[in-house]
Amino acid sequence: MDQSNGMLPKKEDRRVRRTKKLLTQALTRLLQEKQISEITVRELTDLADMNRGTFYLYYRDIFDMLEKIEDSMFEALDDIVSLHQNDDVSRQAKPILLDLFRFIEENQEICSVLLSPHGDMNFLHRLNQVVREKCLQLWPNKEEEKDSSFEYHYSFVVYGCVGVFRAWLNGKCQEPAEKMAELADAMIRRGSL
Amino acid sequence: MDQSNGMLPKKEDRRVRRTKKLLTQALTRLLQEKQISEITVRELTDLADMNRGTFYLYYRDIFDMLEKIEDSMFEALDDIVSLHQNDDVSRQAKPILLDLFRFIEENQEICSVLLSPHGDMNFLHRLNQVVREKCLQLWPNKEEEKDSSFEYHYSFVVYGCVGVFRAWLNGKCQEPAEKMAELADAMIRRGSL
DNA sequence: ATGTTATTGAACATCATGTTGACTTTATCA
DNA sequence: TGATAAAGTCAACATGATGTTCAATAACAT
Repeated sequence: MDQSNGMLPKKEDRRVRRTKKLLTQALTRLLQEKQISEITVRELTDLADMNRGTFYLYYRDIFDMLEKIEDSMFEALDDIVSLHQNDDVSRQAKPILLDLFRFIEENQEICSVLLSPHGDMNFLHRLNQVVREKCLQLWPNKEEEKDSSFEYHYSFVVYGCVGVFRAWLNGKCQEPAEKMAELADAMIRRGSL
Repeated sequence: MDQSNGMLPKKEDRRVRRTKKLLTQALTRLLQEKQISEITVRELTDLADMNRGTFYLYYRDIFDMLEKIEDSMFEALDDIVSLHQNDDVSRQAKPILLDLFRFIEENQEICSVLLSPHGDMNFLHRLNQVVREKCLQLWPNKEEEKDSSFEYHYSFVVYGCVGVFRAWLNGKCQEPAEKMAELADAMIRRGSL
């Protein structure tokens, strides 16, 4: 999960990295306390201890900034998904789930904020779409299962897992990622009762 | 799902009902297009065709307004949950699920918006808490199941159902509520694979 | 050391906000 | 129906955030 906006061939200036990092830290901290819409550019740059104008060198507004942060999250998530391209998820979902739980653990602060009450619904929907596309890639053959209930099944699983992520983050990721992956896999496969 | 802010003994003035209804319609419509934070009081009252000052007679700001709308949603949800107090959800979840799907169908616009990319994470969390309390009431005895995985199970189910709600609303609630309740019940009970 | 680039600080017009007061319209209830 | 209370309108105001600018300074890369 790098903070850069794209895959620039040349690495960014050290000052730019510093600026974006400070802004991201400040935003993460503010989002723990209030809605994104209540956050002003002024208080963000004050907290990051920099000039207000500097913010506008990189972001159009605070929503644009959050979106760019989410972009870098999805780049990292895409990498994880790519590693498990050949997994037969319908038999074994644990491996990819384990990597996901580990990723979340490594990025607790920002993940916690994105899924918090002050978080972003759009993030959930982008997540849902990513999984949807992956599922369609993995099971392009099963024509008989392509009834409408397909949409409901993956939505149920994706959002269900998000719920588990939330609960896990809420408890500061106490349980080991391995145990969580096993639990999630069991609920997907055998239900929750 | 009434629009009143509380349990006022006296019914509100007709003008007040009209004003709040117009504002709610305008907000619902605007939330289909943009984030709540991008909505100004001016454009809201312009769309509702009323004076800007009138808004401030009832709401502190637009977030306050959304919160009050959500409050009335939860009142309606509480009523539904109360009707199923004696249900043994672990055996039969269909009845309460059916009522929930019907409620969503009857309030498509606002539900669709609340769960959309422009929706509200806080709404999900309030929903999660409501279900959590109900679950704790219903199974106060099963001590052996009160390990940490309890938190994960109901979170999985609640968020999973939200995902199904989302998908259903996305397709304009084509499938009958009965079928959806059955499907959701099956996924909760027997998993999604 | 030098040229380049990022950051600063100040200034600016613009717009949304939240509140006020006098005025008009509408609802309620006797 | 008509009196009275309440809701809504309109205009105005101070305040503060916004987004942009420009010259000056600081930090960087080589």
